[in-house]
Amino acid sequence: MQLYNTLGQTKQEFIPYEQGKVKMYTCGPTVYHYAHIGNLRTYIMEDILEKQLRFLGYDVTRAMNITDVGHLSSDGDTGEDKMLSGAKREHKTVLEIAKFYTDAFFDDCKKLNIKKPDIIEPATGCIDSFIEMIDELLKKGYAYQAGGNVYFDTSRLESYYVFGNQSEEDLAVGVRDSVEEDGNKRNKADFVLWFTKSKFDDQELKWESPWGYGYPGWHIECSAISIKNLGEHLDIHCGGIDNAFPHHTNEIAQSEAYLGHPWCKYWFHVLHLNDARGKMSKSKGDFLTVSLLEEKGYNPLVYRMFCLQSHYRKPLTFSFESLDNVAKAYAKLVGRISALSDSGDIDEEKCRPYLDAFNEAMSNDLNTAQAITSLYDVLKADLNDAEKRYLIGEFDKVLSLSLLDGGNSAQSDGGDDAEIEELIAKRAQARKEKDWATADAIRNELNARNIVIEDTPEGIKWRRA
RNA sequence: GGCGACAUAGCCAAGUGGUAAGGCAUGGGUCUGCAAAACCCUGAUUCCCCGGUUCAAAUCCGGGUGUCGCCUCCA
Repeated sequence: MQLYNTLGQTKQEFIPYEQGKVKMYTCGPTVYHYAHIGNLRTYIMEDILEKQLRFLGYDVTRAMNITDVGHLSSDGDTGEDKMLSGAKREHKTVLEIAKFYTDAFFDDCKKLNIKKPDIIEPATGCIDSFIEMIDELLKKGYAYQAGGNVYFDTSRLESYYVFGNQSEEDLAVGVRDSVEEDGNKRNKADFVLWFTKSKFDDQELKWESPWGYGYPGWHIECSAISIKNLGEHLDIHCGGIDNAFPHHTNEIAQSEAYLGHPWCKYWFHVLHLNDARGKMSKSKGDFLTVSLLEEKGYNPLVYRMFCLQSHYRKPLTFSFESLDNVAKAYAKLVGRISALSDSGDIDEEKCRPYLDAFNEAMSNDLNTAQAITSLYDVLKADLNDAEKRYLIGEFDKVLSLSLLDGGNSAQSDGGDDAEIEELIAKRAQARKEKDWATADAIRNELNARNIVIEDTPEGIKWRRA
């Protein structure tokens, strides 16, 4: 399988450290608010990556952190912890907020058919691991204490800017207005491993450490949780592109300094979802969530398909026009598939070229748009219904669009079957009497309840939209 | 200012040197009391621009332009 690796910025053949096994790590959500659909794009594409690896027969172990502490909104003296500001906003404790939004996150994932990672670790449960790692970094001389905090010393590294050709001179500290330079740092690129001096009024969560009562920096959590759960050699590390620098750069710095050898071979970054104003972002105030899409009448899987029609390394612009396009395409696709019967014997030889085409697309750096085309090719192919269902079922192990069970679309059931049948019978009677007004009124009512009526030569059929 | 990604029809998008996939929309048709659904037909002399290499370029090279992201809050 070919995968684009941000480390090296090329497509590379994926070869795991241990044959047949894949250790995969995902930067999880900061649970201070709902995830917006841009956040979820990344998780959808990571889910596709995991499922494709499993489809190819790899034994995948995937871990993800839940950031429930220490995620600063700013590096300067202003700003506050995101968790804390979320808690203040809703008059709850930090841990209540974390619990609520963690549940909400996995709820959204479920609706989008995103599989839960095998291992999920909240940062607050791993403080000992962070302390152990920081302690080791201090002993090895990769970290120093200053102004009450512990910092990582980036000047000790041979190369720090691993994802590109930046240099420290080019680093513009304080590009954003709210960021001020931290005078305790020896080098511009240094970053905090442990805070003992809270810059914030009431930092709620603090722990004892050899350096004083405090809390961990943001970057240490991913390194420690990954190493603790997946060992010293990681195969794939995933995240949104905005995390490449500095978050992932810092992870590499501290992990390799700690381990004394190379750590993660492949870095998988998903590009952003934009809207007309640019990157979708929580700090802009309003943002789209899965629940909001549902309220507007969209099946969440339509959004999943929206993401799959594009490539993960391309910026994707969201608009309701595009989403409507996909909603129609999805409804048609699911409709065509549910019309397939179960009849026929499956000839695997005949099916193989279609499976190969799908695999070829997916193995080419997850070409999901091409994979969806292979779905349409199956529907048009000279195969019997059982073979088509079989192939679509195989594809859907990766795509996860619930193609064989009608898209899970029973959002509103429109009333019980007997009542619907009765209305349809009334309409049929009216049609027989050429009372078109009554017939159309009944049809309109049923349509409004998401019941679709089809007048076919074989009689009247109906289904829930 | 530095670093990086992207640019193909109304929209989404494939394509990695051999003469522009697929989907949605549009228009036309079959069907229908009219619809809906379904099915059939229908689109780019051209791939952001300008040069170059080549028998051959959307694809390679050079130079521009535009959009987006990152540069210590973000997926």
